[in-house]
Amino acid sequence: LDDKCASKQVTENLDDPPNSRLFVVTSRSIAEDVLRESFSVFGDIQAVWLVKDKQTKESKGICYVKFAKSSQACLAMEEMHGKVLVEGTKPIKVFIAQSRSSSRHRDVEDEELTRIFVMIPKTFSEEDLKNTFKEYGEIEYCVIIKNKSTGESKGLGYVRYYKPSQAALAIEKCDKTYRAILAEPRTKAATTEDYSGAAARVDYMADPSNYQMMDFRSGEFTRCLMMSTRAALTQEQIFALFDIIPGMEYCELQRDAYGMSKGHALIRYSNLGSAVYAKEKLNGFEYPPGNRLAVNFFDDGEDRCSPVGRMAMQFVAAQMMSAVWNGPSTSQVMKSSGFSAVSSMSRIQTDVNLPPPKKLAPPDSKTKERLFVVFSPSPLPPDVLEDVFCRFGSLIEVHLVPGRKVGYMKYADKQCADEAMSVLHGRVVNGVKMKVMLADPPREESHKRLRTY
DNA sequence: CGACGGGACGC
DNA sequence: CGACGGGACGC
Repeated sequence: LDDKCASKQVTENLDDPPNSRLFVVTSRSIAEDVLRESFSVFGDIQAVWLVKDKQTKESKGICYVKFAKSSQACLAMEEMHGKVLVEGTKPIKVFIAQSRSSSRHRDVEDEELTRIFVMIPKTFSEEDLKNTFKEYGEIEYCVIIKNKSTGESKGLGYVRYYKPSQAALAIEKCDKTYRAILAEPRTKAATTEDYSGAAARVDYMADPSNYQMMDFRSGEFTRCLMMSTRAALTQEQIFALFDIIPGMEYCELQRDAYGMSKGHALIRYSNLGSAVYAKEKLNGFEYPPGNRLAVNFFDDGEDRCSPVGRMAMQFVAAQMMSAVWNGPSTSQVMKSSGFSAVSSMSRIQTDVNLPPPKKLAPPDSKTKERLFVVFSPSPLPPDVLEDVFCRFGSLIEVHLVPGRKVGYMKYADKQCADEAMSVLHGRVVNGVKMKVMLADPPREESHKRLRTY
């Protein structure tokens, strides 16, 4: 071989086998070894290439990860999309890389990766087809191409899976006589689907076998979820989608300073079970079709769960999976499991863009600042207030004055309190307008000892 | 005779 | 928004 041939082979290997290379968008601060490490559990990595600026050698936040098999790359994509690799950095985006010969820069969509085209005996029914290919993953539908007039099979069929990794696995592992390949996407115009149909489609993900693969490696379960999307979704669409699971109490698209969507939304449920369930149901869900949502637990510093608690949660979530879609028994299961998913529907609706919740300061913290809050027309419940006022950090306690429409918020840090005041003063939460002011120093009613607030 | 190899969706 | 380097077999 001459050198031209050798280099050409290297280039060709990037797409051999097809769809075995990932295109990863990361924060610029993420190092190559961090990426290699986090992707290595999904298969045999043949190469990792972090794209750097030619002059500065700084990462451009783009990385390519080459796997030996397409199924490995697809699985890594499905599992890693939307994950936060280093605390404080943006969730990563993961796609199958465009083949190097392709000039397209459009993302490769799941639509193009989940349907296979196979050759089958003419005697095969669609049921036979399904039974043959279900061992590689849950099938959305099968169709056999038939003669339009006689109705006889042409010996060709399509199998649509829910996940790219399943289609890739089928192509890799099924009998070669089926000649399985990825199907070319249907010609356009046929793909329109009413987004409101999403609710009806969610239940197809109620697959216990998927559930077994629940992710125990990456972090704890929390009531808070982070959803990442590439498509421009509205607040209303996201709200409607996550509201399918009972117990949603907060849902907001994250916006930047210019009010543009950053492709992320924070969702919080009133209980861990609902959040676990929502993550299982909606992570990887295509909404709109072709746009894969990434849903992950968001570590907001609250509601951490011990390993023992996780096992309990798995059990509970499994119960909910079977229960939620099966009607009347639902609420009973939730009650008997100790979760009040349905009862606590205290969503927070407000005209202010709230940061995510933060951990409370320890109860014995020294109070450095108090806020005085006046409610109109009536005070908000303490749990709602805690949720709202904790988001600026160091909140120690919410104190409502019984019988009055006022309360005090104790903070362990002055700056946090000031931030809360500046953001929340004059704002409306759940229809209640709030005046937020610095509290007057407490009255010295006793000379025996100093008040501890 | 019957191996080989081929291959596309009612918008 | 976020798309493609560096290195060099063996005659």
